[in-house]
Amino acid sequence: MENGAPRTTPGSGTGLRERKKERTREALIDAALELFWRKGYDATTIDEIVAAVDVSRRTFFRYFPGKEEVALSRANEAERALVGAVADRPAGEPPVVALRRATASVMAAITADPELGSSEAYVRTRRLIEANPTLMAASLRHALETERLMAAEIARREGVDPARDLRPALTVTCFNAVVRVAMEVWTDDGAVDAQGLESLIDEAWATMGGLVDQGWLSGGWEPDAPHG
Amino acid sequence: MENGAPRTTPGSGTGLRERKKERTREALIDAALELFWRKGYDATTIDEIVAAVDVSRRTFFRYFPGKEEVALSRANEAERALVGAVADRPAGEPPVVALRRATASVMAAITADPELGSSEAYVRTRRLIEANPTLMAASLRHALETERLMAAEIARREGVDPARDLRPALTVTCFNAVVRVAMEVWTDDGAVDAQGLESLIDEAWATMGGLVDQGWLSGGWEPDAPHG
DNA sequence: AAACAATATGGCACGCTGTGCCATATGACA
DNA sequence: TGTCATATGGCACAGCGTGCCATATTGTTT
Repeated sequence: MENGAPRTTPGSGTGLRERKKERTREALIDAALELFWRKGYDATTIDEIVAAVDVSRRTFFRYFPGKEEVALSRANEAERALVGAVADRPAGEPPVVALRRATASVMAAITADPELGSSEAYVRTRRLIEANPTLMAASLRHALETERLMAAEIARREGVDPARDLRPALTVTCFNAVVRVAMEVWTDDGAVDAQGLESLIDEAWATMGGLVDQGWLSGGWEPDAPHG
Repeated sequence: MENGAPRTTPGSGTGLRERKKERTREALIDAALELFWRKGYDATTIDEIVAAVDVSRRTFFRYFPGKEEVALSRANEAERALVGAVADRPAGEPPVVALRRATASVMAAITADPELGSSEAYVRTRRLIEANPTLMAASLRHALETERLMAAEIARREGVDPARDLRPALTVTCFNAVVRVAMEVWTDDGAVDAQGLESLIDEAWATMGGLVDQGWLSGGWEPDAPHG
């Protein structure tokens, strides 16, 4: 037995340990979101969360690096799923098409799956994030990280070097910008359902198309008076 | 004397109080940045900052709402100046032109003015922000707030209702996205000087123009299989 | 100049977050 | 059952941010 590696398969197994961990993790998220929705994010302490799940405070920090992460865990799962969904799109599909279809499929999955936060839970979490500057900041940071992963994925699909070619990053960042604008309007309008958000994304994208047609990009962009 | 208002003019005066406050504020920023650059953001405590300026810890929190804000104060000033610069552009100028020229003018001002953080200080602060997840998150949140102000300013210039028309928000958010991509490349390349950043912004914008010409936006975006 | 009002500062106590450390409990496996 | 790996609990501690009140400093009035 000169093998120093652990004898138990560390990941992915269906052992009792793994299942238990998954359950406590979900319980922590559920309890935290419930408290956040009821009392507000700032008014909720970690002690209250762990008391609801009957877990020590120290254990909480073994599952989540901080209070923000438990609030954003659902949204982060969705973002990771989005990157995976783009990777699963057929190879020939142009970047924006793959992004749009992947977004639609992930949103449909969220709406359908009651497990990973139903449509209603998604909306409430969205409101929670936008109501708290701290959560908003963390959310934007995660979105930026996802943008990088997504740009790398687009670069891989298109067979270009992401370090030299700006196009993947520009495509992803602008696509996200449009989605974000649509989301703002969506939540301001009451965030009725996912269908409404889809329509708003399409509307926003169409509006940008109209802007481009009117010379939005090139108009007046010639090298006239380069330095104010 | 039934007047309940304060007898001293509260704001903008050149009184001793105002000058003193401004001096301590600047001293706090300088001391904080110096420590952040030397020891790193997380490793420096607020106690060290206030010790360098010989001010109580409690006073620090009367000048800045938190540790992040003192690190981002310079960047925030630049962003507010950018909104002002757009407002100062001639009325007839199209949105993107006004944004581009205003950006150039603010960057020139930063490079020239040794007071509000010279070009070198700007680069070092930029690196500091990008090295710290917390600062990055707060910076993105401030950028989002500035985006809203900027969109309102563009809407005012164009005479449209910002609540109903998506175009101002889309224009601003995409412009910022392009600038951000250029900035990433800039800092990764060593962030030599402001001139280099200007070229990168132009290059990024030109790249986006090329993408649009190749049907980046409309290509494949017709209503085919709308929901995955 | 002197008294007074307005405000800035200092100091203290307190709660909350996040982390290192070690003892203990629990599941995994031969 | 015995042994190992790992998950958990329970401290202690440092840092951040805030409320509160006493004190000091500045500006105004008489």
